[in-house]
Amino acid sequence: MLPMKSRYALKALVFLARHQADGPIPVAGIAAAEAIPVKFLEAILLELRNSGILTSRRGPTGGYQLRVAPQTVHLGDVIRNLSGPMAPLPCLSKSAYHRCGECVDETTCAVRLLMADVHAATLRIVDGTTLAALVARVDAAASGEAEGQSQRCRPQEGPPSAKLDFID
Amino acid sequence: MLPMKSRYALKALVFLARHQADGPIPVAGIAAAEAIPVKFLEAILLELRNSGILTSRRGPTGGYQLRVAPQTVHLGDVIRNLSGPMAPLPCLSKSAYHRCGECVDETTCAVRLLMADVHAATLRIVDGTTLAALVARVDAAASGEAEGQSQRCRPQEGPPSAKLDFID
DNA sequence: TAAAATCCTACCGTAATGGTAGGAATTAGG
DNA sequence: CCTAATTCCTACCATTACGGTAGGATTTTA
Ligand code: FES
Ligand code: FES
Repeated sequence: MLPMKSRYALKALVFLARHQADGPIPVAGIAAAEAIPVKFLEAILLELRNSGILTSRRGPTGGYQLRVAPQTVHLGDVIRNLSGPMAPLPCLSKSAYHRCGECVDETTCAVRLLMADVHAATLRIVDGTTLAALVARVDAAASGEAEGQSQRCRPQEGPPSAKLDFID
Repeated sequence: MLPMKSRYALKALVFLARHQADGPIPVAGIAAAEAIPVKFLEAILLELRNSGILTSRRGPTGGYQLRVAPQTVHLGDVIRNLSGPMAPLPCLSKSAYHRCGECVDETTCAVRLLMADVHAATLRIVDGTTLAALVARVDAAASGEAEGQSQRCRPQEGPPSAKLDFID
């Protein structure tokens, strides 16, 4: 499960990307628009600022603003900054690697072989998607409500396995 | 993070797939071979049996055994049975779906649009891989230690993004 | 009948999650 | 210079999930 912290952050960032022109936006405004607990969002945006993605200004007319262009914000970095590494195994994280005590040989570990693929696929998506791209996809989804499969959502047809559509 | 429960389960299943011919194998044997806490593994194998993947026999000469062919065991089902649905968002799980209270419109939710891709990619891997295939990959990794990229591990080259190799 | 195994229930310490409370520091406008 | 709006910072807290452990009941073979 993607933690609330990251979900709220993504929503806030999309919102900020949309209102880039409107100058700094106060936490309360974003929280109201996106139905996020104010004090919690406050803490989140602060972290986002400390990690360099946002700028802030205090006092009246203050608020938060994107520091960099949405095209340069990789969503994976956002998630990582707030919720830590997302590797499904300690031995698969580059930033927080540590050995799996129980595994004798890392190169022939079945669990690792399987999850390495999962992790790679995840990274390709979250790090390959920028904030700008995400905003674009939301727009596409909002307008093209009736069309078939927009953009990259196509299942990428592998061997058709009957059950795959009915579980999780 | 993939829970220990699932990691242990996968290891045990690979072990059992290897020793299919040797008749029922006691928990203690697997636990020793794979460095898994005995009582914990006991509970895991019991669950695996109750979900139909394993057979058990009690008393001396008893133990656990695969009930079905390794080719028919989808790894995704194993993980789900032990650790619940793996959808990164409640609104993405088919088996345990429930609305994300805070999100107004599900079809234009940015978080959902992003994570749907992640989830789909994950499912394609874990449900597309059988126990037999995993055993085969372990064997391949064990023998072909020096060769380049065995089987499906290839990065599937998308747009080369310099940083992707240095994080998580 | 003794030993080896599965089966079952209950418990338990630790850490992460998803917040809340309260206030200090900064800044704009009057 | 005063007030109100805002960010900033620290501390706390309730609930849950995780990773097991303990102890024994039941079944089966030899
Ligand atoms: S799970 Fe990390 S090495 Fe086996
Ligand atoms: S995250 Fe589920 S609908 Fe927005």
